[in-house]
Amino acid sequence: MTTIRDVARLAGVSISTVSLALNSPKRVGVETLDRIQQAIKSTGYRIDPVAQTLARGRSSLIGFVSANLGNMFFGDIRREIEHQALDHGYFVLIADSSGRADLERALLERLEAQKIAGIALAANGRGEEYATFLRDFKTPIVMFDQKVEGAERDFIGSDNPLTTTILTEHLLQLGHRRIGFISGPSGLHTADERLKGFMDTMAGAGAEIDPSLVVEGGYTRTGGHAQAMRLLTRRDRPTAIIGANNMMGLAALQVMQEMGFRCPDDVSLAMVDDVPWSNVITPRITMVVQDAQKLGELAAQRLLARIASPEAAAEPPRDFILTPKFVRGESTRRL
Amino acid sequence: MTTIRDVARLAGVSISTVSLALNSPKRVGVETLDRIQQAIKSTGYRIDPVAQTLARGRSSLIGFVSANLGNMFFGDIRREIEHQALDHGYFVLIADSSGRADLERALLERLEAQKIAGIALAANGRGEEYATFLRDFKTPIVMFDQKVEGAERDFIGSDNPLTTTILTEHLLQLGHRRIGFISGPSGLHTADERLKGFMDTMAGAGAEIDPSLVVEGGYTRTGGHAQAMRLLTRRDRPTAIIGANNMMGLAALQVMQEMGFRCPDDVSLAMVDDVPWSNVITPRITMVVQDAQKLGELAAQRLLARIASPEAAAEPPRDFILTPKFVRGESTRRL
DNA sequence: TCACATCATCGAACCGGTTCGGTAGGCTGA
DNA sequence: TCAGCCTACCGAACCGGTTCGATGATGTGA
Repeated sequence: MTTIRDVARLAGVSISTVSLALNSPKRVGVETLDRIQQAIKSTGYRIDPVAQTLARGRSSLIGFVSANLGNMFFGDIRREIEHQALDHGYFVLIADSSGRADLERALLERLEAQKIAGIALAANGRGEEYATFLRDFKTPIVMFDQKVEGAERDFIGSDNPLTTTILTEHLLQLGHRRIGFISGPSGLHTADERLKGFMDTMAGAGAEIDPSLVVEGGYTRTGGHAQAMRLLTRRDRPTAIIGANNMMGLAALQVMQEMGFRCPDDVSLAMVDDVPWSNVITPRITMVVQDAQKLGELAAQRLLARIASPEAAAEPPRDFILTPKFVRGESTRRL
Repeated sequence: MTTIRDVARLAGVSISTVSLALNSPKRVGVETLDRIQQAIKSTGYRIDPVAQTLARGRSSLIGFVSANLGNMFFGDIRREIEHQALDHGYFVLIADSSGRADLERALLERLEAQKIAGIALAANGRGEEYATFLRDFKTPIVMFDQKVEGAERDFIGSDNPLTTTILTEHLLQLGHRRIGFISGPSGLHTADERLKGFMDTMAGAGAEIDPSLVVEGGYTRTGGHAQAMRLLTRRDRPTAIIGANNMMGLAALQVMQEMGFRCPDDVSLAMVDDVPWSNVITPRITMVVQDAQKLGELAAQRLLARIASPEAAAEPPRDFILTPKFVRGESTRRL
C-alpha cells in the first residue's frame, strides 16, 4: 500500500502539502501540484477512506434504512438514492430494519458510529421518545415515506390520505357500500393517514362504516393474507376490499383465488402502490401509485445538499408531499 | 465522545490494558477487568469502529455485490446473508452493479479501499483477465450464482444445465418441437450453462433446433420483452418458449398478453426462477426454481468462516452446487 | 525603500484505536 | 536460594490521513 508519505517523499514536499493538493488544489503552486500529481500517478496512490474518515470525523458513506427492501416501492427509492449518491462520490450502506423499531434504532446508532455522512430513513419507530431520539441525532437525516411528528427533519412523502380517498370514492361511485379495509400497523404515519382517508371519505359520503370490516394487516404479506381471509370467510362479506399497501392488496387477491372468488365479479379490489409485475397479474388491479422515483430523487437531493453545505444543513426542515396517481385497472366493477 | 483514554484514566490503567480488556478479557486480572468495565459503563464508552478499522487494517463490514437487487432471487440471498452477518457483528454494505462489469470492478475496488472484511459476489465480469483480478484480490471473496472460471474462489450456485434440461424435457414430453429459447447474456456463466442444458437436451432427443428461435434477452425485462416480441411476431412462431430467467419469462408472458395470445392455449411458457407474486399471476407459470435461501445461507457461512479463521481462509476453494426444483404450473400444455 | 499583506509550504499535533517488546513481581522446582 | 517462567500490565510506535499555526519569500502601495 502506498501512502501519502510515499507520495510526499517522491514529490519532495511535505505530507501536508500533498494533502492540500488533494483537497484544495488551487492553494498549491502549479509546479508543485504537477510534481505531486506525477508522484501520485507513478506510485498508483489511492487515498485511504478509512484514515480520512478518522481524521475528518465524517465518512463518505450514506445510510439507507427502511423496513422492507423486497417491496418494490422501497427498492425504487433505494435505486434512485444510490444512483445520485454514487454520482457525488458517496457509497450507500443499506440496512433493513424488518419493520422493527428496536432494530431500527440499533442500526441507526451503528451507522452513526461509522461516522456516516447522512441517512435516508423510512422510520418505523414512533412516539415522542423516538421523535426526540431522531431530533437529537447528530448526523443529517432525511426521512421519507414515514413521517415522525416532532423529529424535525426533512420529509419526503406522498399525500397519503388522498391515496385512499381516491380509491374509496372510486368504489363508492361504483355503488359499493360494504368496503373492507386492510390497514397498516396502527400508529405508523402512512397507515394512520390512509385509514383516515378511507374513514373520512366514507363518512363524507354518508356511507355507514362497519368497524368489523376494518382490519389491520401490518403492511405485510402474511398479515394481509390472514386479514383478507377473515374478511372473505364472513357470511356478510364486503363487496370490495381496499389494501392499504401493495403487499396486502395482492395478498387479498391471492386469498380470493384460493377461495375461488372471482375478482372483480365476486369481490372488487383496489390497493395503494404498484408491484413490478402488475401487468401480468389478472385482473389488472386498480390502484393509486406513488412516484417512488421522484420521491427518491428528492430525498437524495435534500440529503446530499445538507451534507455538502453548512448553510443547507442549517435550513429549517421542510416537507415535500407528492401527489399520487390513480391507475384504473379491471379489478373493480359496478355493483 | 468518550475515548479509550478516558476509560483508561478513570480506571487507573493504561490504554493498552483497556484495549486488552476489550479484546481478550482473560488476559487481564479480574479486579482490573472489573474496574475497567465499571469505567466503561459509567462513561458510556462505545468503541470507535473507524479507528479500529484503521488500526487493524480490517473493518467489520461485509460487501454484497450483485447485478439486480430488484430481482427477488438476489433479494432473498441478500436477506439471508445480511441476517447471518448481523448475527456475527458484521454490517452489510450493498452495491448494485446493474450488470455492468466495469462498474462492478470499480465497486469492488472501492469496497477494498474500505478495508472490507469480505465480499459476496455475483460476478458480471468475465474472461481471463477478470478471473485474474478476482484471484489476486486480497480480500476474501465468496462467489455465488455466477461462477468465474479461474477466479479460484468458493462458489455457491445451482446446477444450471439441469434447470433448462428439466424444462426442455418437460416440453418435449408434451410434444413441443419448435421451442423458443430466450437466453441470458452470452459469456455469462449461468446463461451459457442454461443455454447448453437446452441445446443438449434438444439434441439428445433428436429434436432439430432452429437457431433463429434461440435469442438473447440479456436477463433483463426489456431485453426479454424485445426478444419475445421477435419470436412471437414470426409467422412460424414457436409453440413454446423458455425464459432463461424469471424476468425474461414474465416479459414473454407480458408480450403474449399484449399480442392477444393465450397461454398456454396458443403458446406454452416455462422459465427459470420464481418471482414473489407468481401465485397471483395467471396462468401459474411452470418453472424450475433455485433455493435462494439455502444459497445465501451457504455463501454467508463460507464467507464468515474464511473471515474468522486463517485456517479456513487457507482452505482450497470449493464449489457448492444446489439442485433446483421443478414446479409445474399451468402455462404449458400438450400439443 | 520599508511596512505589511499574501502566498506557498512545512512541522507537529491529532483522530482513536491496536500491537509488540519489555518489565516488575510472584511462583515453581531443583 | 536462585534460575527460569508466568502473569499482569505498561510505553511507545503505528495505522494514514487532516488541520492549524508558523515561516520565509514574494508582491504591493505609499
